Amino acid sequence: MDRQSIEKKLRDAGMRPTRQRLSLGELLFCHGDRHITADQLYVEARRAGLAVSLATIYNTLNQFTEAGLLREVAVEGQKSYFDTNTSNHYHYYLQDEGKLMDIDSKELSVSGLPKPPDGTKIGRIDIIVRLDKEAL
Amino acid sequence: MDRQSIEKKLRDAGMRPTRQRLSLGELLFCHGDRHITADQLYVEARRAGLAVSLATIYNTLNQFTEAGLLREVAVEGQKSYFDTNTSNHYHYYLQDEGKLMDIDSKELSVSGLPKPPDGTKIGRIDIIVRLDKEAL
DNA sequence: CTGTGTGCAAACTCTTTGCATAAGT
DNA sequence: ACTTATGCAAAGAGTTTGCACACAG
Repeated sequence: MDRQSIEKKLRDAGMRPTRQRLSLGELLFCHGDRHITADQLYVEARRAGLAVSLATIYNTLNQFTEAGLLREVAVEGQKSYFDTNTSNHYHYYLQDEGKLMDIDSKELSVSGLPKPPDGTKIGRIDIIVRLDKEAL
Repeated sequence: MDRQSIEKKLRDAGMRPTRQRLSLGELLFCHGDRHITADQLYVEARRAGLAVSLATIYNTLNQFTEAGLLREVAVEGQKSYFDTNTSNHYHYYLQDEGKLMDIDSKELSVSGLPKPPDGTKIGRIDIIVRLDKEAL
């Protein structure tokens, strides 16, 4: 994914391709699937020489999420992770390191799900497999 | 579950059965399975005439969770839910109302889960089925 | 030019902590 | 008495918002 495609991505989503959005998009979408917090992205952006404020990081991540370019994953209390893989998939969460990873399996499925209550429909199913360090 | 059993529950967990812990325990454990935030419990406690501070609510919920009397569920960004049902089960989350519910099904299961990465073992599997209001 | 986006700081929400007082054993 | 809990207020993390300035179309 190059800068061109990102510009198109943004336009398609109705966002103006500003300097910051292009650069953040590049960091997010040009390095495979990523799971990142606002804070991590902020550090990474500054390190890459991009003059961007934390507020803009948040605004941008939220806009990307609304536009369906990102998916937000809640793992615990405070911080949110943003996942660049928006397709249907599930996660491992390494509790000791606070690291989120995709579960690499197409076979994983849920069975026996009852019909949702009246007047509601299933929006999304989130699965988080919490991993602990194994005692050796 | 009566006040007696709660006192025992607390002692067994190595906690002194103080006024606040007993009363909060009563609110939590004497009304079936509950999914409640610290804030909600605070309001409920004050309404019930219990003089308790929000800090104590948090301390108590965290202690109960550590002792295995409660289970913490992360659904989105900021607030944490505490679930009085500590057995293995999954949740519906009504996004519009911010309401968490147990999924009433023993048949629900996950299949095709790959072996976790080396050096780790599965601690817990959280499943949240997010429900939207159905368009009629 | 016109309107949207950005930076900064301040506000806000949820949660934790420090310290003096109160309560449990 | 001795020790642990509690209340309060203040601090802390993560996130959002308001407003003036800057940039894209």
